[in-house]
Amino acid sequence: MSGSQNTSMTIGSLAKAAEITVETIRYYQRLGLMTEPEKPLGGIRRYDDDALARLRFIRRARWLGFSLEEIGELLKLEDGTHCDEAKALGERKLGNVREKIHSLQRIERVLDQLVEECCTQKDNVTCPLIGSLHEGFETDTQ
Amino acid sequence: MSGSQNTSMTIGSLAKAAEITVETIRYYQRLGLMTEPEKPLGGIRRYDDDALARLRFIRRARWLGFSLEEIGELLKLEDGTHCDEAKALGERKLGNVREKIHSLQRIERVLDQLVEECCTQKDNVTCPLIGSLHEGFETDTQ
DNA sequence: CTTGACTCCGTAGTCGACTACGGAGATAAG
DNA sequence: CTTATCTCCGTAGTCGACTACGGAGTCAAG
Repeated sequence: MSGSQNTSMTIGSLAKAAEITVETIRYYQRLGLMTEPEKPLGGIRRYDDDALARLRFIRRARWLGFSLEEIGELLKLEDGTHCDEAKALGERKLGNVREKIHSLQRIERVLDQLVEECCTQKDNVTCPLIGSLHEGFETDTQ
Repeated sequence: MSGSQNTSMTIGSLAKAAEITVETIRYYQRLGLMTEPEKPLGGIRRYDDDALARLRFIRRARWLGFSLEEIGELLKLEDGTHCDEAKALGERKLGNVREKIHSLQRIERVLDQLVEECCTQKDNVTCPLIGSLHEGFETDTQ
């Protein structure tokens, strides 16, 4: 058992910790990305660090351009459902992630070069930024 | 001179080439991400390969989680406006891009490991996917 | 035991990024 | 010359992801 049910929080402090709003958490719950913990009979729900970690993951993944639906798939992986299915999904996502990394690395190289050469411009009028991304890319819509 | 004004296209074929719709191109034009070429007096506008490259760049950057506004900034860089200002912007964006790369690499490592170990699970119930992204991240809202 | 801050829950509104629609003009094929 | 297929341009609608609101219940401090 490696669970961490410590530091019980209300939804308000959870939101503060994750730097999002209460409403957003509820929204994720409605979508099934977060589970609502049991309510102690006419009381107030309590959240643990796992919930916080999950929220942070969601935010970061969103920032990286994953949709909530895709994030749901990633999280399903985490939650260890059916194994072979998870594995296939994981492989697809992995390809997806690697593609993103490569694209970003291409942008990085060019951006770096651009900053480097910036005021040293000789006569190359067109910067290579756009040119850096000519390959087609995955869609992974599902 | 390194311009490439070849293969003149209508907006329709441009859209097809970029695998988006005509409406989307017009939308980008409205936002100033693409310039509308001159209309030859009651005629039809024509687009070149640069426009296509620009569109592909926009799509890929969107896929990587950049907003259209951010992409506009990236493109301003490309278009070589005021140099020192562009340099500062470039540096900010570069930091941004590197952050994304690192986040993705963390996801990559964990996803890879996950796929690897998948059906070989011993007793580690919680996968490390979420745990892999505990650091805070940049917002770069501007 | 009151008061103020918070939770709960449902519904409605906003914002960014498209996507659809429609009527008038252009152009290309037959 | 007709007809089908665009283009042009403006306005309106949709969708994903939040964000706001409001009234009733809960809890903790004083």
